[in-house]
Amino acid sequence: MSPTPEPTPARLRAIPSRLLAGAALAADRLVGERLAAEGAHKWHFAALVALDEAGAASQAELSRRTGIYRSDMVAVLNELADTACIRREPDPVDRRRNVITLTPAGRRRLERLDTLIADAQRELLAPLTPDQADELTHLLTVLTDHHRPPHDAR
Amino acid sequence: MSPTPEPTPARLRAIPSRLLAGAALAADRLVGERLAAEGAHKWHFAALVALDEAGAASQAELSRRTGIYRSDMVAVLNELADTACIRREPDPVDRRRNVITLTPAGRRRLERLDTLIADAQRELLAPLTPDQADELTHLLTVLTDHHRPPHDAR
DNA sequence: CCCATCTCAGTTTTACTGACATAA
DNA sequence: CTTATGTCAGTAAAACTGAGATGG
Repeated sequence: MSPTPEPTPARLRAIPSRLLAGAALAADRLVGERLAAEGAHKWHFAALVALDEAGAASQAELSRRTGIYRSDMVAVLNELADTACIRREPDPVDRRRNVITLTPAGRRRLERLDTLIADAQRELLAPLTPDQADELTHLLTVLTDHHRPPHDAR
Repeated sequence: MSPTPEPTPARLRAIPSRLLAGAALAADRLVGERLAAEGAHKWHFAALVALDEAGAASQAELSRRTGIYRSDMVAVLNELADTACIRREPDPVDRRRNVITLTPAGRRRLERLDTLIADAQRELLAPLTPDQADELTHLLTVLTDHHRPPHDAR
């Protein structure tokens, strides 16, 4: 005799921006849980990848590569330095800058986080066929490339 | 002689959870800007749609329909009541509840917000073909249906 | 003088939690 | 006695802003 709990209206469920918000939330939750199991955050991963992919860089340069604001990058690098994943040394050429270098421990850390991230992506995309997952990735790439973020990364 | 600003590493750009976060951010920004031009929020729209689609309801019922937490619903309904878009009356049948009813002004408001939302969706999906937009919506629906939110809506 | 870098402190927004009074 | 409802207060994380100190 319950008054029939009405489901979410179709008109709301069909709105792409709402779907994106929901999917992004679920995705971030999955990734966050996996990384939290190792005491890591997604920014740690992003910074480590950026260092591994394109080599040592200043903090501002890392901000631009990862999309992390350079004001937030400070804390991320503090934590990575505390666990000896990176070294942070003054740049002799431009003394405003720090040169951030990936350490061997950082590279091992990255490998570990890489598998955690990959696991999370697999779980996220589990309800899709491989073709669908590829298509989704492609469509999202087109969207995000078109609507580029403000991305001062100040 | 700028040191060639390195782009975001391909390994980061290819990660679905990152793409989802970026696309959701852009989408929310678009929707937010459009609605802000009329002094509205996306929750106002969601609540109005839920009322229009399934009829008058209690606040808790509206929470379940929209995904807005019932603690946050209070403020949303306060604002909608301030602009006479809804009426909020005690339920004679169950005196814990309020019966929320859409007013004619609320219906007009909804019509206006509806076109703003539609505009934002069109702009969001502009870089895609109609077929691609449909496919994206479908894939996102599968994803969000599979990974259902905690959604106590308390 | 202007601009970039690193840092810190702070705001805003969103999702979410806890608790309380009332009533079924 | 347990549960649902409306309400309020408050937390946590993320994105973002402003400004100060140092240096190019």
